[in-house]
Amino acid sequence: MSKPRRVGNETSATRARLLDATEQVMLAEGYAAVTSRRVAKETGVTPALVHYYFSTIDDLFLAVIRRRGEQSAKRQERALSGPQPFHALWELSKERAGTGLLMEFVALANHRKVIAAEIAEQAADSRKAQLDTLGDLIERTDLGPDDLSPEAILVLIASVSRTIALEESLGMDVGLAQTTAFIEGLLTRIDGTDER
Amino acid sequence: MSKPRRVGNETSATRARLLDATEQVMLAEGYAAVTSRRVAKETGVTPALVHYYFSTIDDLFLAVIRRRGEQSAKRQERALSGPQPFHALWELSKERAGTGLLMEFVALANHRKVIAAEIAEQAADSRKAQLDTLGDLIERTDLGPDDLSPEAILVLIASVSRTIALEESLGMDVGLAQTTAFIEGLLTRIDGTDER
DNA sequence: GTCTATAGTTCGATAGAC
DNA sequence: GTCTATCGAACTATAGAC
Repeated sequence: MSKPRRVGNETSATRARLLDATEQVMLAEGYAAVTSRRVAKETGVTPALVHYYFSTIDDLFLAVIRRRGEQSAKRQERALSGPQPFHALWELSKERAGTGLLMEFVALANHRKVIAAEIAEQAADSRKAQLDTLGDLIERTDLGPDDLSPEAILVLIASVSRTIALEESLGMDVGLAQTTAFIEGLLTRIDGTDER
Repeated sequence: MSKPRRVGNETSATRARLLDATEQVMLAEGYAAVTSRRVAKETGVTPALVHYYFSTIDDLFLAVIRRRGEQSAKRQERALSGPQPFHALWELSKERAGTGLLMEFVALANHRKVIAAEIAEQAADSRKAQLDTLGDLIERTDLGPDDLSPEAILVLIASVSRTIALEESLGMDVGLAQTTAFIEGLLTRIDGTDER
């Protein structure tokens, strides 16, 4: 309704460098360290240029989230279409959680509604895609006496991958190897050891 | 080595009110909103008084974490000594994760070493206590064909409780009920339905 | 597309009065 | 124990020159 006049092009190389710098600062020092001055300094430009591409800091965060979401969706699509989709999803989930960016965005989402909405939409879309592609595969597998629905397995993969990333980053290790073994056992029962 | 002269007493009622206000602000607007001015305003005192009790903002955060850690340890001890320790631990874990404070501290820990150290120590102590009290109980239960060690079960409880809290706060719901059913099925096989 | 300059805020932390 | 007053620094966002 009242966005100022000029806004930088979406395909600009400088814009991409600003997003890179934002991710880097967020990883190293947390979202609170992301300021127009700081991002400008990392990129080698002036603060005013940051505001030229992103009117507000929230716009900058949203752009980072959207870019990563697109990349992540493509990678997941590739993972799910391979010969061992569950193992691939597990590796991808651990990697996604491992960067630490996810936790920063979650914390950000706690008090910025636009960001919470964007993250929730991405996460829901991602799980929907997993379910569409993998749901049948799970139902065809005998998982023993457990109440393990396809949905539950996907939630377990997401949960445990995040916990492992978190606890490892804190230097904890009690139970992580055993939990990994349990999850990978499940995955192998569904994917098979080396089918296809 | 160079901390200024005067520091407020640990038993002060005002000090406790400052900690309360800090938690409240952190929950409502995130850790970045915690400033000496803001906490002072919520408490009805001046910013200088905040610095009288806590020389730096990090000291303030640490005090909040320590206070909650002590409360949490006591509650866990009580939960683990009851008739259905696993169900009690599960409920406690969901509640701990549900407040959102945990995620704020985790994000804070990403770039403040003293805070990361405090959180890691608390989490490790907590899991150690769980393992000491509950380890034997799990080993005496037949959990079927799964590679479910005592450690893994505790990690699953921690993981899933956090995920449920997170995803519910984002408005997601795919798979949460099914995953809860799976976890509670495990707990019941260990605790029994209504023993003792 | 990128810059200089700047107005208007807000913050951490301290000194010192009461 | 609590306050007033303050220094120095950092931040967002905009206007406007180049």
